[in-house]
Amino acid sequence: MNEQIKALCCEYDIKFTTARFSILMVLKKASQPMNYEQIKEKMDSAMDKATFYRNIALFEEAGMVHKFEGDDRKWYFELSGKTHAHFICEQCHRIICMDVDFGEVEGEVKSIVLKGICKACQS
Amino acid sequence: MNEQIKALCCEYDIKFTTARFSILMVLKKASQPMNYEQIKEKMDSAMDKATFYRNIALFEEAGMVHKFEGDDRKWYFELSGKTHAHFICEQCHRIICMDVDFGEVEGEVKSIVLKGICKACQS
DNA sequence: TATTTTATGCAACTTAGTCGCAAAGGAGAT
DNA sequence: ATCTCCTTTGCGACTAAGTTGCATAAAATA
Repeated sequence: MNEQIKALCCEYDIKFTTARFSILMVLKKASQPMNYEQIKEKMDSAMDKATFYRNIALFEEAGMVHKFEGDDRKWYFELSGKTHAHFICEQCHRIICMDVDFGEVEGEVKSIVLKGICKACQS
Repeated sequence: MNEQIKALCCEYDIKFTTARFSILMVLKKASQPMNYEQIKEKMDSAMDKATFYRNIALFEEAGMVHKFEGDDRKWYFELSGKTHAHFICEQCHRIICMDVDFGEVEGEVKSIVLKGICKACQS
């Protein structure tokens, strides 16, 4: 895992540091987009908010990480991969990843967020 | 116009007040989703933040108004209509309304926000 | 008109995220 | 190894959109 993360940093031309390692470690293990608090909880060692956000901004600029805003006004982060949509339920606040395609549209799409009421909450 | 807005309130079972009239007047004239500041500027008389947000929340619950978050962490509001997507350019921050369809998906979709770089900024 | 309910305005508050700055850590030169 | 320079980290103060409590004003009801 350690090596994979180093490789990831290398690929995106980002210097490897312990703080960055901690963040990427959590994101790599994650099966869902996560916000700062959630990531912090999963980290082995504490990390300052400022450090976290600065590094996340770096990852994002490099295109390594992708973010979007949840229903709770918090940023959610995930490692970049195949572009997919996130459905956010306004009732249970769950985030559901889903594949979606609507041909080519206005420019380059980086994030797709749908909000509404999920199937589970509807019934 | 006055009558149209009264009718709108009536339709959604919302009591007609001057504050509500001011907000709806601006939204009805708008050709774009607008945030609190923008709406406030366009209003004839001043209105308190709290009053604005409370009424907007009311409209939203009733399904009369629809909101989403822009690239600047501000809420943007518009009168409900045909469900459409908003493309937000991360560079010029413009909001572009667009029709989009991707069949039926997870539950009931209320808002669709795409982020990325618009055509104008790409070239 | 009196009473109750609802809407408004003000001010204080909340909180995710940001910024300035000083200290710690690392890479390269001597 | 030590010195220097540059980057990264952590702390604390700050920002600002939106929220909440409470007192007043307006409207509905009796």
